[in-house]
Amino acid sequence: MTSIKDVARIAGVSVATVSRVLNDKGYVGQRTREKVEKAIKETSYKPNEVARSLFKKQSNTIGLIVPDIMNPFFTELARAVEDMAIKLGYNVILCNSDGNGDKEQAYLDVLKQKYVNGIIVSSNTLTAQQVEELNIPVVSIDREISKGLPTIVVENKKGAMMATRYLQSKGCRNIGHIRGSYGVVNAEERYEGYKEVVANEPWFRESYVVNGNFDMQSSIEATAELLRLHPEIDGIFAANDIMAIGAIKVAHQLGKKVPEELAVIGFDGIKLSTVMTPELTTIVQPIYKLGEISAEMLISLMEQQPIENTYCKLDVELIERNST
Amino acid sequence: MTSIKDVARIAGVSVATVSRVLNDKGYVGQRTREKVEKAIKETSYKPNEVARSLFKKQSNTIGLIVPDIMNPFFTELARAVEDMAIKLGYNVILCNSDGNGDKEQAYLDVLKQKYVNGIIVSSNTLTAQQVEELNIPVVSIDREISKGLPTIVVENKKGAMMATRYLQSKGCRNIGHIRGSYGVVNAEERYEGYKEVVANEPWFRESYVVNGNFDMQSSIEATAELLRLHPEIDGIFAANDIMAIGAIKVAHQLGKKVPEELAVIGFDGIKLSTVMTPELTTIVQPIYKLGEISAEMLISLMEQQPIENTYCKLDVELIERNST
DNA sequence: TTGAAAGCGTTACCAT
DNA sequence: ATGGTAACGCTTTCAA
Repeated sequence: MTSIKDVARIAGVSVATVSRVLNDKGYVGQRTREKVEKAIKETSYKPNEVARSLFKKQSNTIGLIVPDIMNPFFTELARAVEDMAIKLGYNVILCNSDGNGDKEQAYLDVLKQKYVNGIIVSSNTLTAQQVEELNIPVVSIDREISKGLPTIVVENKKGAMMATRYLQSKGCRNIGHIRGSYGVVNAEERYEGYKEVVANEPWFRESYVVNGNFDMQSSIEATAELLRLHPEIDGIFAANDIMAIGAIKVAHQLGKKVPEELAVIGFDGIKLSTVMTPELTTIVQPIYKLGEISAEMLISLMEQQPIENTYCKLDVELIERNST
Repeated sequence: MTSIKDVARIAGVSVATVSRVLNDKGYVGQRTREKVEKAIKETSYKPNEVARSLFKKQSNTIGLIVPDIMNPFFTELARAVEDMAIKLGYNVILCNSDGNGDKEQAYLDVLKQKYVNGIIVSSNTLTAQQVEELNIPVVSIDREISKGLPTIVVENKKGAMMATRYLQSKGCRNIGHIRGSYGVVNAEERYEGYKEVVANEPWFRESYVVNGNFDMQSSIEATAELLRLHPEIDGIFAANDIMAIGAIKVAHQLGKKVPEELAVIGFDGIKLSTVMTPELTTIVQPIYKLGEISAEMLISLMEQQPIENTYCKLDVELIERNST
């Protein structure tokens, strides 16, 4: 690999001068600049990013910590983050934490050791203190870590209310809820939204809510239990699309027609929701947008650009398809 | 951030000694070692990876270049690679190339500048020369770049033959094929497998093959065209699962019952294929395994460990579900 | 067994 | 306008 010294030697100048033309900084004579550029081209020299990073204490890299990239929500998010990062001159290191706090901390540590400029994280276990100790920009996405930290989330409660009311408007009389994991902020918010709408209904009892852990398998079990306990249920609001799909599978197995006998609505708007039959009615989050905005915000923070707003709550939208 | 100098000062030794205990290399007195370890703990010192990388010319990082992480096949692959990489002490930089040769080269360049230890890549445009010029270990996955380069692929042709023969065994008399993009090795191989089985059938004509470009939208269009042209078709082999799902959607729209009137078989075995109704019969690749093996092989190469085999062709399996 | 110092490839300050 | 050089934080050789 050719280094800046080689270029300097070939161009007959000092390394300082080469560095100046490389970064377009400081005075360089026209004649000299040309010589240097020629040498760079000849050797197809590419600056060593590691040496640069060591000096600058920044590596032009950002870390992205998500629970699991296999979850389609995070897949799309990751894609958006990577796209925006590249566009603005950064690479991204991908980290799957499985929601495990120890893994998260371990990732934070190595990312810091690698001089990443900033980190985007989706976590429910991380504390504000852990984040602040890092002393590098962090934006929290999908799940709020603490007021005060830069955050991008969506209108979870509002979306949940929309979903539940929509089911009512479709004539559902008994509406169940498959909730997401306990302790996860957005699961709680969606549950609250549902609760607020149905709390005063005469039929409502807490047993209309079951835990689906945000994944398909748990949802299948939870739905089976829910429908066994409450065969009168004619509408289900699932806290995410994967769980909604699981619920529909169970309905099929039980011979319940969707949407005629059981209406199902999800939350997220993952691509998957349009490929199945029936296509899923759902509360759509602007997932890609979430990722883009989080990357933009993080990079603004990293580059110390003036930033209007460090807390961003995006709106959601009900898309009506064939499962309701 | 505390540096090795701080630790040395606190422990009352030289940085060289600290380095020795850090890396457990060279002689260090028992007493001294304890002092140093104490200082490390007190300051919760973490070595600076960038400085290390500069010296070592290696960054404990590998690059992963895929066309698009949104394709479920690559999602699972990425997850496997990341898991294995972490397990063996490496991080991974994620790169989405969109199959664009320029982006691929751009990624190769920055990865090299960042001193990644090695790269896993899935590409049809990259040449052996481009890869060799890098002078760092590269393993090619899912698509072969050139004999001689480390490669992990699956039995594409065999799988395609299995799929087509299976359709025959199910009583299909006229079998169409939705092929993957032209120029992509595995698309060609799967096409060849199909062709080999049906070439001598009296009904066979080239118009039984349409191009679905490996994505759902194209597949939907291609399938519609195929069924319009050949309404007699009662079996379809799609070169991947996404296209198979698209084909089933079209069948639904046309009122054709799957599998009664039209049997559909896919290729890949992505998770998605089990969540839909009907569940998809498909040729399952060991996707996660592919990712694991590629990471293992790459890292063996990087660490110059003795390596048995640099070309790995994994077997596939037909999983019968409800679409056939 | 330990320490001093060179070197990894840059950048930025200070001279000239 | 250009060059010399310290510094970034670490590892490793060479001496002691």
